[in-house]
Amino acid sequence: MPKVGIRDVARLAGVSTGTVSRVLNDHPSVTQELRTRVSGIINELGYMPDPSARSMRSKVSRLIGIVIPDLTNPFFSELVQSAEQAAADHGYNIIVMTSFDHAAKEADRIRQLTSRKVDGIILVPSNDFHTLKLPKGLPIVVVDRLMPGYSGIASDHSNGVRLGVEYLLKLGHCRIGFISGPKHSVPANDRLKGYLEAMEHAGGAVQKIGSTLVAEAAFDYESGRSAGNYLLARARNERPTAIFASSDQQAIGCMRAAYDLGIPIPAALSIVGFDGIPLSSMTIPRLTTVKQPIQKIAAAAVAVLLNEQPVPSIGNSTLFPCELSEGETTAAPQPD
Amino acid sequence: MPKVGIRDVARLAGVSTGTVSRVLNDHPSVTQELRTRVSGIINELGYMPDPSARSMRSKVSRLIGIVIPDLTNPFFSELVQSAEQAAADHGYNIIVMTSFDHAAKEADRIRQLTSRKVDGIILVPSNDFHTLKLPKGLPIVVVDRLMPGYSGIASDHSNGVRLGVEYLLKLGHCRIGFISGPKHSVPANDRLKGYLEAMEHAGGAVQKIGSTLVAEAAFDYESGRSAGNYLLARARNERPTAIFASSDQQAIGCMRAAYDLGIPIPAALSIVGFDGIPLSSMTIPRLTTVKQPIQKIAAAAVAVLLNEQPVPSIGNSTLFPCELSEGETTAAPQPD
DNA sequence: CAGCGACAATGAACCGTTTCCACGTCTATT
DNA sequence: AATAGACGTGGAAACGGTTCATTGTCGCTG
Repeated sequence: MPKVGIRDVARLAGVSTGTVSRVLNDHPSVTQELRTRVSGIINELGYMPDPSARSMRSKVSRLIGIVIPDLTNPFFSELVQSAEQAAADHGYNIIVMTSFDHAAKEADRIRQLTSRKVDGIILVPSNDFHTLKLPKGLPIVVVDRLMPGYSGIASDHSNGVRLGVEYLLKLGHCRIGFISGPKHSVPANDRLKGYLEAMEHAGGAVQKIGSTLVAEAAFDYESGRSAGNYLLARARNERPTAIFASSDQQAIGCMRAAYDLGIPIPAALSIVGFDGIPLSSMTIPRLTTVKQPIQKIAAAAVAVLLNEQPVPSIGNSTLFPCELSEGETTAAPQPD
Repeated sequence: MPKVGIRDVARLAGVSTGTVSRVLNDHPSVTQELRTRVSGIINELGYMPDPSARSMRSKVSRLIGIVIPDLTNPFFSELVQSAEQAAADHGYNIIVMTSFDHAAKEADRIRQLTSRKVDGIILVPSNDFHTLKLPKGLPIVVVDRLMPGYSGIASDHSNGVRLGVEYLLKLGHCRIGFISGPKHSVPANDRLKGYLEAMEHAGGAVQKIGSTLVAEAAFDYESGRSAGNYLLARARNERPTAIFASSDQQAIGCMRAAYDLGIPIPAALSIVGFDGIPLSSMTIPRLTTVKQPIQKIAAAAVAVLLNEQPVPSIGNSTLFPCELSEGETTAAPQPD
């Protein structure tokens, strides 16, 4: 099976290779008639241009790199999947890489992608991104974990949390605990900010206790569990009647903690999570959570890289609103 | 910033481009002395060979495609992540694609990868793979869902299930229900086979009821739930005292069903899942499950594509053993 | 000591596109 | 009618590596 090249197409169509190339790239300066004739031959021969040759000359690889801390995290896997879809719609493909939240590995991956001549990178930075120097000259869009000094795309974490906390307030809760993310994580701090603002805004009795009910934890299940244990290990009339967790995994860990302590959900404790991962609708009972618009974020990131949307200016990032998804882990508080 | 090319390196090192190329590719016929000198210059200049140019001439892209039905499925996302790691160890990168279990999309993705000149493809076929023609001349390794007629790599589903069922038998269960996967799915049938064999092997009273306690379902959570409802909706002395589910998601759905019916786990019902996804250790109570060696599978698949391992001969696939992971959803049955 | 093979290194051809420039034709302008 | 510009196409250079045939050097052998 001799592989067919652009010259074969040109010969059979009786045109020059340049013309075939122009047809291939939808260059406007080709007669309609020629265009159809050439495309005909192309289909007939099943000709597919060699991407290496193409990219070597044109400096365009139609490849997008995406670097995330952990593909096992459902939030990121959904992000990757959505990005893949969006990219495919434009004839682009995705190279995935996992940094395992390890700065050195992350830098290495970015270097690899750079040398691969990808057309752009979607980056969810590791938590210690401070050491990270992004290469110039290559479009990079930072997603989810915004880096100060760089612009990016994320959901509006702080307002999202406020949404959830206000929901709890409206149900009548006063002692609302908060499981925060890692101290140095940007989105974690945004979420904490949302909580503190909502509590402050509520004023009165609520306000005073706000800051005493915050537990810091990693975003994972196990950390959520111990944070939950910490928050719930006090006298009944002092412990929170509701807990807002900064991630769904934390929330689920916290549910586990409550279960182990014999605290019924939602009768004696309301729980709200954050993220809206598929898992959140599979728990028993179903988790109330604040949902991030992952698909929108992914699509926007791809659009930016393909120059369909302007790159958000430095320090001026694009934020998408979150949405409250009511489950079965929330109810009005019991009287003390 | 003028980009440095191989000629620059050659000039500065006082050698020909051919020599630099051979240094780059660890070709043996270069003096040790020259090799070190050239590598020195390479590092000094920060030279990185252009992969397009490279692959155009050499026909090697150092790219591996991986096509899976759904990246949101934790089993597959872990598979991809493991494959990425294994590939990176060899200087290869991964292009991910999602088929959404849609045969046409799948064929299209494979075509895309072929035209991208990837060095190999890791494929988890969609469920209706019968219409699928794999391109010749491109190494493809089929993973997890083996295709009759093609060889591949997977875990030993049937023996894995047997492991779980035998565990239940040893606990004293007789009426063991089974939630099967989709009828046309190869691994689903392998798992069913494992169940039937284990039941048959148990003999006696157990044997007779075996086949009456099988419910067919998709692999997802919701299907597991309705299958659970179906199996449990009978008189107490007729309903199963244990259920083996063909996926963890099914198992969790089934837990939900039991919960809704007021059947305590594991007191009145033992449940065992299959897959060993991270989620399985987060349920309340923790799910007992049969764990697939995902990392081994991924590493083996990559090794095959890189010609480090022989391609398993047609019809003679490589199977990795599974492992039982004891959780809290299993116990001895209550007397009727 | 001549001849030969093995080995290192060179230099140019080559991979398959895109892109640039030149050329001929056709229309619009003066 | 002559000239300018616009337009469509052909032809060849260019992209940045790898590979292959070739040349030049050794060390060995007969």
